[in-house]
Amino acid sequence: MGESEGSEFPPKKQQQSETADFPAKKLARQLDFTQGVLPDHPQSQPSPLQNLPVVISSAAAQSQPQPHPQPQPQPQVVAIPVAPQQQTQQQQAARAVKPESPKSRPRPTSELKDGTPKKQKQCNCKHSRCLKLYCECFASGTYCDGCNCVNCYNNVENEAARREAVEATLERNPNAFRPKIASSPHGTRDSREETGEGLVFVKHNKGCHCKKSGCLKKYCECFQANILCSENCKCMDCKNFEGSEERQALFHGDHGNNIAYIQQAANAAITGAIGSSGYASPPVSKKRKGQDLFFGQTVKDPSFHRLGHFQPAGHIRPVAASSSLPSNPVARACNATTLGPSKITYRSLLADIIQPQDLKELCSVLVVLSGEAARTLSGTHQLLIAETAKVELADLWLGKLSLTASTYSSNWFRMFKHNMSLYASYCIWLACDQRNSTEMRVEDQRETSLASSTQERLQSQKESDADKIVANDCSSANHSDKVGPDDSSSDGADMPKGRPMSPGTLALMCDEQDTMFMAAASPNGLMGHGCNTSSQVSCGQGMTEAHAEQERICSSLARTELGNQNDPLSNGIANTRTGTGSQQVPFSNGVVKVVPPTAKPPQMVTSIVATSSSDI
DNA sequence: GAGTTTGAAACT
DNA sequence: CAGTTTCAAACTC
Repeated sequence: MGESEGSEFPPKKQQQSETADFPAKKLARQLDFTQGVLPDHPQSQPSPLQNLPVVISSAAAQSQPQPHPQPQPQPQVVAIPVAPQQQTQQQQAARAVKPESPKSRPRPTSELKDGTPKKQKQCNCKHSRCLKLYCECFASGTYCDGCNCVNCYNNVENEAARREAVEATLERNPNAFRPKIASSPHGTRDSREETGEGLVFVKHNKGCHCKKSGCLKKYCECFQANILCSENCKCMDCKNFEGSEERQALFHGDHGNNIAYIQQAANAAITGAIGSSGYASPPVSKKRKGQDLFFGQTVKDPSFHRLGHFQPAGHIRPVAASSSLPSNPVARACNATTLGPSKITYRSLLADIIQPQDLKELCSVLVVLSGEAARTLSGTHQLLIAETAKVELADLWLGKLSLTASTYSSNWFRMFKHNMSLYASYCIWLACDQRNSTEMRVEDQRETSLASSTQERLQSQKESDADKIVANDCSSANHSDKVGPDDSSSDGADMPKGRPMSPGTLALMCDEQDTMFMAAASPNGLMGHGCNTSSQVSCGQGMTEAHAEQERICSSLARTELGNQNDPLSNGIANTRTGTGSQQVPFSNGVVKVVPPTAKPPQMVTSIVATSSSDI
C-alpha cells in the first residue's frame, strides 16, 4: 500500500482544511481518540461511535488499558468490529498482518451472487483518501484492508489523519457511523403469527432518495440492504415496496427460503398498515393478504405502480396532494394522513391485520356488551352501552395492536372508533331486537319503581323536590361538562323510547356524537356520556337506579371538571379515566397501558364511508 | 476494462 | 434548506 504509507499526502482539495479547523471539543465527550480506543465496548452504547469499529495500533493497544479487554487471537491488533458485516477471524487475521499491498492479491468478491455479503468490501477510492464516507471501508468504521484505493489514509499508519476525519465526519453527522438500517419502532412486535418466522422489522434510518433507479438497483441503499423502502424514504418512482411486481420479479417468485423477503413483506405489511392513514380506494378483493395491500389499493393495479410518478387514479389521489411529495408508497401513505379528504372511501388498515382469533375476541366483547344492553330498559341505555362498546373496543384493539391513539392522525383514530361504534351498535341492536316487548314493559315498570325510591332517597337527602334536584343536577352537569347542546338532541330526544334503534340510526348518532364523545368519555365508557344522558332520561322517562348513579357521577364529574373547562381534552377520555391526562388502555392480556391524550379529532368527514363489517 | 449512470456525501 | 459538486459504487457495453 505504497500510496497509503503516506510519503506524500497530497494536500489537495479541501480535505486538509476541513479537518484542520475542526473543533474537536464537542467530540471529546463522545470519544476519546487520544486513547486510541473506543470509550466502550461495542455492546455498551451510547456514544455515536458505538458502532464505529476502530482498529487500533498495537502500540496503542498495549499502552492503553482497555475497559473491556478481550482475548485476541492477534495480540497486535485490537479490533472492535461492530459493522453489520461482522468481520471474520480470517479477516481480522488478515488485518493483523497488514500492511499488505492491496494489489498483491486478487480483489475478493464482496458479495455472493444472491447479494449476501460475503467479505468485507474493498474500496477503490481515488480522491477521498478513504477518509470520507464515500469510502465504504471508512463508512463502516474499518481500516482499508486489501483495497484498491489510492492514497489511502484509512489505515494504522495514518491514524491521526483518520481520527481527524472521523471527528469531522461526526461533527457533520453524529450518527454517521451508526448503522443505516435499524429496527423499526414496530420491531418489538411479535410477527410470528403473521409470517411464521421470528422477524425483525427494519428500515433505513434516513431513507433513500432515489430518483431513477426505482429503488430496485443497488444504487438504492434500501435495496442494497435488502429492505423495503419506508416512510423515511423520499424516493421517486419507488418500486421497492411489498407487492411491487417489478420487485417480485427480481425474486423470481421463489421466496421459500428467503428470510429477507419475508422480513420485507412483514415490514411492509406493518409499515403500510400502521403508517398509513387508511384512506384508500374501495377494497378490490376481500381475500388479499395484508402484504398485497397498500392503502387499500391493490398493487396489481397498474395505476398504483405509476403512482411512482405520483399520478394516482383520481379516486385515490387526495386533492391537496402536492407534486413535491415523496412518491414512494409508504411516504405517500403518511402524507395522506395530512391531506384533506376527498371523495374516498375508508378501508380499515386493520382489515388485514386482525386475525380470526382476534375476531373471536372481538365477538366475545360484543356478546357481553350486547347482553348488557339487552338487559337495560331504555334506548338511552343502549346508547350508553354503545358508547361503552366504542370505548372498550377501541381500547381493546389499540391495546391489542400495541398502539396508541397518538400513533394515528385524529382522522384515523376517529374512523377507528367509528367502526367500533358501528360494530357495537349492530350487536346491541341485534340483542335488543330479540327482546320481548312485554318483558321490556315489565322491566320498565320495575325500573320506574326503582327510580321512585331513588328519588325519595335523594329527596330526603336534599330536602328538595326530586325532579328539581334531578333537573338542576343534570343541568349543572351539562354546563360543567363541555358537551354541546346538540348532544341532548342526539342522545335521547330523537330516540324512539323503549325501542332500540337501528344500526344505521345508531351509526349516525355515533357520528354526531363523536366529537362530543372524544371530549366527554367516561371512565368506564358510561360516565361522561351518562351525565348528559341522564338528564335526558330523567326528564323524559323518569329516574332509574342507573340514572341515580349517573347523576351522582355527574355531580362529581361536574365538580372535578370545573377546573378543566378550558381544556376539552382533559374532559375526555384521558381525564375521566385517570385524572392525570393520560388514558389507561387495558390490554387484552390484562396489562394497562398509559396512553397520552389524543388530539381532538376534526369533524367527521361524512364522505368517508365505513365499509362493511369485514373491515372492522 | 472503459465508460456511463446513479445517488450519497460533501459543499456552497 | 435547497441546489450543486464530488465521489465511488453500480451498472452497461
